[in-house]
Amino acid sequence: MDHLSTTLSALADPTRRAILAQLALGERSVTDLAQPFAMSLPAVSKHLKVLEKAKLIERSRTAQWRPCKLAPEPLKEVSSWLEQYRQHWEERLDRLDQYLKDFQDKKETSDGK
Amino acid sequence: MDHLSTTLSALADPTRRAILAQLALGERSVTDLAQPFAMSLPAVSKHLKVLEKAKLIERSRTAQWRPCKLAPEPLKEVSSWLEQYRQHWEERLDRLDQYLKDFQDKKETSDGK
DNA sequence: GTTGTACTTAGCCACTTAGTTAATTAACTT
DNA sequence: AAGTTAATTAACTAAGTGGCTAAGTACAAC
Repeated sequence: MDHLSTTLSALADPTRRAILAQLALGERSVTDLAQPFAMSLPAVSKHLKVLEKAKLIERSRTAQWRPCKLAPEPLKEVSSWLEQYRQHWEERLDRLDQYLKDFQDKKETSDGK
Repeated sequence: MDHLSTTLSALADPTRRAILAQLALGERSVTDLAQPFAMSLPAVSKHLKVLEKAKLIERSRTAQWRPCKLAPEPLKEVSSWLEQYRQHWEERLDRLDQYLKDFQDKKETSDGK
């Protein structure tokens, strides 16, 4: 699977996005991260593995803790990919306006107004 | 499934992103869209259904054609969601610089340089 | 060295996904 | 009405996902 697909499918899960939101505030242990969720620890551990494979988090090791931190690089790549569409959502109404104006102009020309 | 998850999982497939890239150039029929892919027409049809459910495309009807057009609103929502992390990728090196600078300052203070 | 804490791995299950081919619907063409 | 083109639906399959419990690993602390 390509990098962008891996990133986007990692982000497509609300639990994983909530984990990233916690990590945006700073490093957290697995137990800390799991605490808000009505879900077993192994389930959270799996989500972390998905995020790690997507390089959205980095993990270190301090005694028996495996603290996680946010790794924002892939988010930057998503943002770059999105840029090519920015004009489509920003200029949409402008272009509709233009289209309608053109249409009206043609109509008025053809029926000799 | 929440809206953002639906959008992101629709975008997580390279075929579907390639379809959107084609639609960025203008409306296209299903056959047109399918042409670049080594994949059956029903497979493409399924991808289009996923994109439609995510509201990333809109479909109309002209004779036996069902032309698709890009609907960029959900992309805007992804972009908005990403914004909260922008500082994490933009200021990352800045913050590393700052950290190293602070560290160096402390060291120089403590060993009386 | 035994007990406790933090976490991962293994094995299982229900459900979803991405693809296939074959059949069907819908509209145009002759 | 018969045939052609455009696209979807149906039925199936293989592989992936997200959850669980139970067992295992790694380190700390007593």
